[in-house]
Amino acid sequence: MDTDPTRERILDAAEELFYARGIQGVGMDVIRDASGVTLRRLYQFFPSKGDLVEAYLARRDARWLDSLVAHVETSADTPEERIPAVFDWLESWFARPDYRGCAFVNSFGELGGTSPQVAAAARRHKEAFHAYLRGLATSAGATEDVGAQIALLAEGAMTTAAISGTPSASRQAKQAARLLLTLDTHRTRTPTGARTAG
Amino acid sequence: MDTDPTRERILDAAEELFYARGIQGVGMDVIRDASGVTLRRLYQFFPSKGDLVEAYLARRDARWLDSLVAHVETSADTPEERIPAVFDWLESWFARPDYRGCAFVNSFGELGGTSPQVAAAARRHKEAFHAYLRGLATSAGATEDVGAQIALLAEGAMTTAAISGTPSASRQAKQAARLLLTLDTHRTRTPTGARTAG
DNA sequence: GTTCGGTGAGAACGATCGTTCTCAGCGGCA
DNA sequence: TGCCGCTGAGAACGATCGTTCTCACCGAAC
Repeated sequence: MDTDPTRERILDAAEELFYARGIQGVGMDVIRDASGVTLRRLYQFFPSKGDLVEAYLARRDARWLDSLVAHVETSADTPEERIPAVFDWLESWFARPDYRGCAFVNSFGELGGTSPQVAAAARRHKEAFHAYLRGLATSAGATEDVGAQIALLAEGAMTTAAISGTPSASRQAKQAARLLLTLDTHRTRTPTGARTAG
Repeated sequence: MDTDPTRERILDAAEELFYARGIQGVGMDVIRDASGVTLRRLYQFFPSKGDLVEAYLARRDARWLDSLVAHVETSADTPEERIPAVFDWLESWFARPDYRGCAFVNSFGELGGTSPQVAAAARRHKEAFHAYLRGLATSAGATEDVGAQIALLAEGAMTTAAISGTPSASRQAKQAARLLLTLDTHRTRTPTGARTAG
């Protein structure tokens, strides 16, 4: 089985602490205290802190994307509503009191320069997220480029909401995304000349 | 005088190292070796590592914004050209081999959860950058909201370029920004109904 | 010439942290 | 009963790191 309960308890504690205080700001003894798992068993599941960090990022990657996709699929009935639904999901995330930005951006900023594993995990996560948005864009009738632009809006909203401490960036990003999407979706019907490439 | 040469040498070494490896990934002895300044004199200028970090962020904030403004003012002749010029400047930054994202986003991700000083420095820097973009937008005839949306594109481009390792995000962001800007600038002349609020 | 404040070089100190070891206890099993 | 493997609790080890101290040295002031 893939989900040993003690392993999950360790990862639960590690995720909360790493996300809140940064990876280097959390010692293994703190994870021991928070999880209630003894240091010996902790090292049985994760032979080094680096392994625990990789598992933390892997699980968060899967859960984060799954949660986003689940929200989009249950709350949006038409392809045109899916991208706005992404920003609604982001907004509810930003409003959480413990929100502190994207865990992968934070990990990359902290360790991406020295740990190829962390840098690769961030790259994979972002590539999956952006590919999902590009797919939503094309399924709504827009180009992949518009999907990439909407991904930039989502990324910017995540960091801006984190640093500013307010969730308002999601509304601005949602408005801009909707505009880019509808303009591109209708580009064959209403050629205004506004979408010339730079 | 504000620019003691040894102080600058210390900050030069600290900036390069902190940016490349993260703040906690660089010990004071490494900064001593890189700057050629002895540990004793280092602590005379900066009584603690926290003070050095604050000075690093303060100087980078000022220089970064000054460099951006200088590029925009010298390369753009009309208000409409200023926001595209911002993304040209970003692109040349992204193309540098040592590019590793925004130093303030990285510092916030690493220490924002435990250091109020670092969190406040990141907030001030981002607020100044976004206010500058909002000013560019309004001086080009658009609304402040469009300026805020363009700021999100710029933020997203910074992190995407860093994590993906390619500078292509700046082109996508520039295209989207130009579109948002021209649409909003011409909104009184060409009312298409596309800019209804979400 | 002597004193004195400041210097460079580096050792040293104290705390933290990742990791491993010790040791007593306990359940399973012949 | 006696052995064995695993456990929890925590001490211990070794490395790193921020910070301070030692000590010999030098230039300037009297």
